[in-house]
Amino acid sequence: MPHQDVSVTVDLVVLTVRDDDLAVLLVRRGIPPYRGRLALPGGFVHAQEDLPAAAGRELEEETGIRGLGGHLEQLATFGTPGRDPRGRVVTVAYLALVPDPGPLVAGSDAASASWNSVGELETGGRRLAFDHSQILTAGLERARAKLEYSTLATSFCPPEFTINELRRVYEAVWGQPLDPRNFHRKVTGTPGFVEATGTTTGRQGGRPAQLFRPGGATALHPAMLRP
Amino acid sequence: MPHQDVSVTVDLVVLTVRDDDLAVLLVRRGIPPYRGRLALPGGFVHAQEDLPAAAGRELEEETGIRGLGGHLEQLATFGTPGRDPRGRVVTVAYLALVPDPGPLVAGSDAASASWNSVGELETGGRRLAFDHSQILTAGLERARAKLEYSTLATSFCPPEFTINELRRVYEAVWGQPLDPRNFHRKVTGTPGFVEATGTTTGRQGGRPAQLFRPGGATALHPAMLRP
DNA sequence: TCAAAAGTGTTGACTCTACACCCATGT
DNA sequence: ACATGGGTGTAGAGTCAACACTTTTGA
Repeated sequence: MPHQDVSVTVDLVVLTVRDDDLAVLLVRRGIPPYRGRLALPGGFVHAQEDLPAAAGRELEEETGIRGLGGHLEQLATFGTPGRDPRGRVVTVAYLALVPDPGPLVAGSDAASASWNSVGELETGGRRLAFDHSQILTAGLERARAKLEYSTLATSFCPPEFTINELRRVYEAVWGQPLDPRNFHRKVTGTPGFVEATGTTTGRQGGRPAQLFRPGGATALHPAMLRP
Repeated sequence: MPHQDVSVTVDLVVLTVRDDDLAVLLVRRGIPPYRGRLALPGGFVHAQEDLPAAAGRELEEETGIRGLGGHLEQLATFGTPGRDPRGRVVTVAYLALVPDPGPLVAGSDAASASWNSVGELETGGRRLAFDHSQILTAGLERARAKLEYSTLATSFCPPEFTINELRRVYEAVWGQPLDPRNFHRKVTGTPGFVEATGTTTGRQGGRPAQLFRPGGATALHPAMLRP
């Protein structure tokens, strides 16, 4: 047979919005190769484990969160020979969009995991370990595109949220301001995007905002247009 | 290490439009498992071979065509344990959109390759070998979605084509008729979608149509809307 | 002259943008 | 009262669907 066995890993692009800023979860490598460099979290797929299960397991190990309004989807597969100096390693990258989980659990693997501003990474031109910069770029592109034609932005929000919080998600991911008035009309006018809870939040010195849950719809027709 | 070595293959969803009908390239399996069943073409990734290179090689082996206006992109990766009864096999599926290449070369691997109407497969509920029905469904979804917001429909056409041929591509992929007048305006009015060659074709008993080449644009803004 | 296919004009419905404006609460 | 943020009304530009209409060829 003209082939050889290879190792298969999953790598995760975990995105969240913290303080109106898009952030990605990165780990600092403690062992060679690329020792001391930042990398995407990930690991080997177990013997009898499905790919989505492996991605979910890694996500839980790194962040402690488990499906609480978050979203996980396959991104792309990278297998260029030489991408890992230790041998032929094919990695299936997954994209996760999660609400801000607060302080990260100081678990075994997650000891070195931290949130990093995507804006700073992109302007600073910082190189990640392996081909992880390329994977991160693919994840950001996918996330930015999907907010246009899906309701996935709610995956970044806690179970209940205001329209303003949802708008700040869009602004953080796209790096562009949106008109609050038109955004409100677009979201509330799209059937199934969000669902009113009936309660309000009287936080700061302003009119209390209605609280919403994610609705049943997943696609957005017509799309939310980028400015 | 909590992992095992696995085999990696590429499988191809090769689509074309023949006689105003969307068709997919399938091979009839000559050996077990699934002997005699229809399957997607594909094969093992070679030792020092990149994934896109493996997909391109398989495409050439099966169809004889080589990048002549066609398009090849990664689709998704499937690795559920047990999807191949011979062992743990992870497959990276690729999607190819190609012009009708005429009769298939009677090459070694391609001896049993043939074009199959997608419409008949979908209505007939015919099951392919392995999880290839699922992969085919993913490829069709991707192709149908991409025609909306990209200029990829030209990948189905020969180097020079008329607006009518391009419209028939859309109609075959979507399975829906489109208004010829509005389609013409949309295509010729989008900068970079198509580029006039200056020549015309005087085939049948009608006014000769202008011939076009693909233009430089890849994205479509605003999108071509499905009826 | 007629059929067939290519291409243009026009109208009403819808959507988006931009911004003026009103509503509800804390201090 | 007034600042602060939540939410609604409205006019102009652009796009799309639908269809009447003109143009250019072969038989």
